[in-house]
Amino acid sequence: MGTSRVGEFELLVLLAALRLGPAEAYAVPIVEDIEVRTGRSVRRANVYTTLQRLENKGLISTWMGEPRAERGGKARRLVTVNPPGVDAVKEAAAEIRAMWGGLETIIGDIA
Amino acid sequence: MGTSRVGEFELLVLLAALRLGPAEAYAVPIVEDIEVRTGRSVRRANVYTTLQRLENKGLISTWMGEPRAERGGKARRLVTVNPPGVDAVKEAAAEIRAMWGGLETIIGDIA
DNA sequence: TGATTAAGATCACAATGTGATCTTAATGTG
DNA sequence: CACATTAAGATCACATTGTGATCTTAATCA
Repeated sequence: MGTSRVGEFELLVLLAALRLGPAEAYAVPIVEDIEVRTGRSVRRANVYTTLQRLENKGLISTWMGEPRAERGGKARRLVTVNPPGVDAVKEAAAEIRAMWGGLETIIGDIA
Repeated sequence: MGTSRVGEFELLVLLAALRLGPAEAYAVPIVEDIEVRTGRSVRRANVYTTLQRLENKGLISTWMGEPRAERGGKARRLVTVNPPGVDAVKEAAAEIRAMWGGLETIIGDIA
């Protein structure tokens, strides 16, 4: 069995979770990270769906944090990326880089 | 109307078509390009399906080439990437780069 | 007690990915 | 000439992933 392949949005969620780290990665900041960086609009619901699917594949683990003494301070579902999840990210990166090779001159400034 | 968003495999097909150029881009070498670069195995049928979907979205145009005087020299369906297709590729690139920002230190060597 | 806030969850449907299977049109060969 | 071989195209069904609508829950505030 090779590494799991992840879809486009699944990859974005994995990357956001890695950046935020286990103490800060839960749906709300994941949404924000993706929105701010990519400029696209993301629904929380989509992140939950995706988190469930990633967890089913064993690429992440989640658990409920402690409730906080703030208005609306409901327990958060926190996320860590498991080693197979990191592998999937690395593989996606390798694929993307391989496919981009030599295209800069064809497409021009890809920024 | 923003730029069309493309899926993961759609992006690979667009990139292969750009690399090959209008004279050489048809299903067989597209399959080969993706296989060689990414190491994954690709069915021709999947490329046809994807080409149809990309054409429906106006991201590529296709037309039948001339038959060739070789064994099995059937006419090829040749592909060019239209300007909106190039835009979609650029946008995908920008998104990927934005999401990768700062992760090198977290993930380590992503090669 | 009711309002407000932050967060979690489910569902259905749309879009995309993938394998199985088949057809077509060209040349080669006994 | 009939059949084999080869390169290529095409369709279909089903699996996986993406997305919006809608709802619930648990906390504090007024």
